[in-house]
Amino acid sequence: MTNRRATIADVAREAAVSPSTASVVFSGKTPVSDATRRRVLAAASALGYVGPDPRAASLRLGRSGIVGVVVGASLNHLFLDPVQRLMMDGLAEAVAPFGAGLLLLRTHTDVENAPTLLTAPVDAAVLIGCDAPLRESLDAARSRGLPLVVIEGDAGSDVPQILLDNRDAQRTAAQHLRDLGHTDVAIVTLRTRAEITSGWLPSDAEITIDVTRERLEGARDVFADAPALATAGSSIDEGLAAGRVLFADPANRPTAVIAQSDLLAAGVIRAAEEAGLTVPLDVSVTGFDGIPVDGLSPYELTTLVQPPTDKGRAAGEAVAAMLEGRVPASVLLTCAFRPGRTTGPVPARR
Amino acid sequence: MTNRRATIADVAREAAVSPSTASVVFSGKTPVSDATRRRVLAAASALGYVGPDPRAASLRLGRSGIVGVVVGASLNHLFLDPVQRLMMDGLAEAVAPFGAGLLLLRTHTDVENAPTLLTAPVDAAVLIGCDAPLRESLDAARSRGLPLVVIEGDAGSDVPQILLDNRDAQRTAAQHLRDLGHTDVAIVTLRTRAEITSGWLPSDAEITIDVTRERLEGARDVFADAPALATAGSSIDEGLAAGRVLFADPANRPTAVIAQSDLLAAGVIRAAEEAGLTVPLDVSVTGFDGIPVDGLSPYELTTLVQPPTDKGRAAGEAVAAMLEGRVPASVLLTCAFRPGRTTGPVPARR
DNA sequence: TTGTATGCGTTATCAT
DNA sequence: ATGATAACGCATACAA
Repeated sequence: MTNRRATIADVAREAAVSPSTASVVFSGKTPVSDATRRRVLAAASALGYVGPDPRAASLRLGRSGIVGVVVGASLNHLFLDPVQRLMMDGLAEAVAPFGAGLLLLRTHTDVENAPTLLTAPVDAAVLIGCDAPLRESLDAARSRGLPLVVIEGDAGSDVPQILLDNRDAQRTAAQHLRDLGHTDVAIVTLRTRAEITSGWLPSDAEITIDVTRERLEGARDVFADAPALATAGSSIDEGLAAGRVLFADPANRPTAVIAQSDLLAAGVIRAAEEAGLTVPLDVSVTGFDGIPVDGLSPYELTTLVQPPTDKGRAAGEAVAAMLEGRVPASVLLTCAFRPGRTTGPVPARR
Repeated sequence: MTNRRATIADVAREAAVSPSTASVVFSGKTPVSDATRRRVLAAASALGYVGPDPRAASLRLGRSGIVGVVVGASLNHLFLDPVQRLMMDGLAEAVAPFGAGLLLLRTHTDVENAPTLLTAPVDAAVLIGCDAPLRESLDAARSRGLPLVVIEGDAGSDVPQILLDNRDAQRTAAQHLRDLGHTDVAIVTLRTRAEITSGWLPSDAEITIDVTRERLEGARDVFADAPALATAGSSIDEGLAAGRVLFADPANRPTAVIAQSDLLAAGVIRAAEEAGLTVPLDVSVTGFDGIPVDGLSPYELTTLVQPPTDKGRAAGEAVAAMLEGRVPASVLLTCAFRPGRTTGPVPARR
């Protein structure tokens, strides 16, 4: 027994055909007579050859079938958010028909030798979000000339973007609250910058994370002076913590809360319950995302429904387009306002 | 302007050195004089060469730095579970020092042409769980001679396994309930088979998912006849649905519930609240996993704490060992019982 | 329909 | 410390 794996040359020899013929049997790019095909396949299975070596094929074809997805924080953190999970599903689905899969890469890791866009055999890169640490990956992709797509972040005009009408959508929700008579409104925001900094937001706070800034602008378009409380990210527990702050002083609490995500809204609602408040009788709460929140039932959140899977799919299609040499389109996806049962009229004066 | 990307040969020519010398400047495998190194680097930057082409390097080295992770269902579904998220983080962390990253692959997808273990340039494969659909990936990995690790599933004695003492741990929790005097106990299980089938479990039900079967055995070691209600998977909402069933009849409800995951337990607790029951006064609930459940506070779950990150890390180390030609170890990780505030003595007779 | 020849971009070996 | 050369395994252009 040899311990070297069989190559297509071995198969060809065994089948008494040329390497190119054997190759064609596997790739199907050229017609092959049935007889030879059978011979080649028989030889292959005799030698335990299961198909071309992907590594050699990638070099030859100039394509590895791998799309690098650069995520900022830990997977645990990223995938806590259902929006991201669905987005990744859409992305995977859209590149799969091209034989491509997703390689997870992290921007910042203290591990020596960790794989990056510079060292991994990727055909294209997808960046999620676009705060400072991602900048590095952006440069890497550019210097290697990799097709690049950015999701909810601005990387310059040459990179296709997959955007959401965050500001318009959030304004719609705010307007809904105003229509219900609310004037005393608080905003609970997503993370505002790469570093974790939660707490009351100064009115001139610099917000480097686009989605947070845009949604805040939408809310402020209607409630210009609404106080905003920043969280460390989209989770129920962060929303709970924020809600506790908002409802701490019974004499001085908002009648409505605009949360920048459904998870945050779920936490705010929980905090309201804790404080003995009924939603929406005592306080109205709006979310953002419109995804099913595990554990939120029986509430039906008033929220903005975004299409996370479509977002991923759009990114995937942009990648696919670039891989085929077509010109990818930037996409602006829109959110739909979905009234639920967590908003209502302003309660009678306390 | 040429539109072909520069290769290391171009760099070598520009720097007036041999290709091998230029290569060594980037790999650092052999000493190079400072002067030539500088010349090469200068030439590289002049030509916009940012390092060896990973595709060519993979062929030459026989290593792509990619570990295929085969997940069964959608990413959304998989990553709903915090245990899986943390596990993946551990896995990524453990292979990163070897320059390796994780490529997500799905077992069953109806997409034509989707990447698989047979077509993707992976150095090794990690299978998560091991029900029927994974079998296929297992064969693929075997036929390509890929190093293979299975997490919480049995793939035969030649494959290193990363296991948890599910049965022992669950027995400990059950014993805890028995010690508190409970005899009327119900079990809420994880998914029992690849297909989704929830509902009361016949006593002779065939359970193909190992973790579910093992935990059930542990519970049955103490409460041999406890009724078991199967769910479609680990989520708060599934637990909520199960809890509603359990607590539907006030005259005939269990005094304790053994949930096979913390998420399920969280849902059961929510159902108890809904039914007007107080935990642990009216009903005790145990979980399994010991991870922070977003949205469960302020409860402190009585649960079994498993080390999900270690589990991933162990898998990653086994992979790394195999890549280096060392003999990987199977690992049996143990869970620790952590009493919380969701279990208590049997309530006075109703 | 089949075969021949070549190159994809590297890196390891060996000699200098 | 540096250079010449071969090989990694495959897929294609082109000839037959």
